[in-house]
Amino acid sequence: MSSQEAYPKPSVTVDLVIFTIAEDTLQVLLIRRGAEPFLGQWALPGGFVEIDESLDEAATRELREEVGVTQIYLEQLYTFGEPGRDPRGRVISVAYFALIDADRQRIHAASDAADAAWHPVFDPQLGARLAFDHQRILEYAVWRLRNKIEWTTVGYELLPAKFTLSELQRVYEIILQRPVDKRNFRKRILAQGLIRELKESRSVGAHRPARLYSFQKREVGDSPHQREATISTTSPSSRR
Amino acid sequence: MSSQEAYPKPSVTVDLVIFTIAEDTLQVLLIRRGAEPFLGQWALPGGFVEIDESLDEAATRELREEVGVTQIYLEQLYTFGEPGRDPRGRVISVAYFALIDADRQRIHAASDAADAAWHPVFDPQLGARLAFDHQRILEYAVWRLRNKIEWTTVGYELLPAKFTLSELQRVYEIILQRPVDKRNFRKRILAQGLIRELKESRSVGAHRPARLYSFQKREVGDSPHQREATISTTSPSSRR
DNA sequence: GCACATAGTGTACTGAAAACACTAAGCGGG
DNA sequence: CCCGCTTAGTGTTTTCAGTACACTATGTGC
Repeated sequence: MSSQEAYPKPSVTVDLVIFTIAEDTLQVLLIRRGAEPFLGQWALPGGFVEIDESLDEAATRELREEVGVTQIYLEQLYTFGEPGRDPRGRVISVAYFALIDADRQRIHAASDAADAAWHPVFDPQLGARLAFDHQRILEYAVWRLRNKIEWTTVGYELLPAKFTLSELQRVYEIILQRPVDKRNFRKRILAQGLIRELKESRSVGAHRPARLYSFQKREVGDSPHQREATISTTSPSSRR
Repeated sequence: MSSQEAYPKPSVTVDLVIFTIAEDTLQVLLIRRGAEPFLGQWALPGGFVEIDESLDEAATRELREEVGVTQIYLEQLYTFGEPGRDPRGRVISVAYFALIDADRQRIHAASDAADAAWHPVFDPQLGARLAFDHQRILEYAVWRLRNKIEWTTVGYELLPAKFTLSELQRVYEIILQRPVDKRNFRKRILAQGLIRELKESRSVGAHRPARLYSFQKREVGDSPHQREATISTTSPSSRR
């Protein structure tokens, strides 16, 4: 029962599925592999969990090192541990998913991630270009995002601090991949009472300017579901 | 990037939160610790992940070894990896939760689990008697079970093959810890069309006998949610 | 000042969930 | 054998949330 036995131990990594919305689509951050296996293919950013850091800390660190962002929405997704998923040996990977708003999505081209780039998630070719079992991880992350946007407030995490209702509606349409009724959408969002109408407007082109809103993480209801979406590093203890 | 570096690796275990319903309460299977740390306290069953088995396989194996059951509902819950959670060293634990129906809940008192016993989950004293961070894991499992019973069919996993609607209702009441309206409950359950009315009845005492029903895992709707609950070992790939 | 493109607004219908109370059936005891 | 006890079983009304659906408002650029 000792934790320092001599038998071979698996390695433990965190892999990050980092989403953003850009160019009117959902995009995921990928890093081109510069070594075998899967040389030249695209992979989710990730790395080993250090011996003295928690899983959340490892994910946060990778996020900082590879993308240069902090303080964004981050949530543990699932742990993948099939013996054959990494040809180099036994690697168990704790997958996280993160959301970056449009303001912070400039990739800082950090140290070990020079070849990082955003890729449209709904590109049907994308899956085949991914290394390891990363297609499966990505698919699961998309599934989770689609579910969560319906009963939590994660949608706001993809927008800057000030946004219009049309922009918010577009986030929902992009993620759900279906049109959303404008009037019903506005009614529902405003009924939640989670956004504040600002005094400013924003003009984009030769059109009527749109009112700006800001999101406030107000503690509403007693559902752990909703609280879950309003904290930046989600873990079971903080969900209650 | 090699998986066989020389730096110290964490150990990886699976811990199982195994629920059943007995004596009109939700119960969890615990094992009394026979060694330090936490000697004499109660812990979730679990064990190391072998180098050549998947996480699901490890959980299934522990279930077989420690409880003697196979083919029951099993789902990955969350991965806990705080550096200080096991005083013996760095241990990352992938928690699973499992449901055992009333028929199969006899514990087979297997090899390394002679001191296993069911404990009522809602006993307010229980948390303090648990080893490691198992209280937190248990709380999260209860939270997940409560959510899932509302929008999936996991409730049936806690009942034998043949059951009455009153028994099913009682399962909901025990897990949700609140009374459920009989007429609305029956209407809702029957409207789902997932259970078959049998020709048999069952008499318990000096009362009117109740009609027996059986659950059929019919593929309904296109929601991955619902499918999720009908397969015995849940993993992201099978959820789609 | 008018054409254009996006912003913004209300009502009627539909379906699901919730509240709510009585009758039916079998058994056991007197 | 019948009466009392206990659990099984059944419908209707109300309420609320979600959905369908089309026109007016406003600022810019030509």
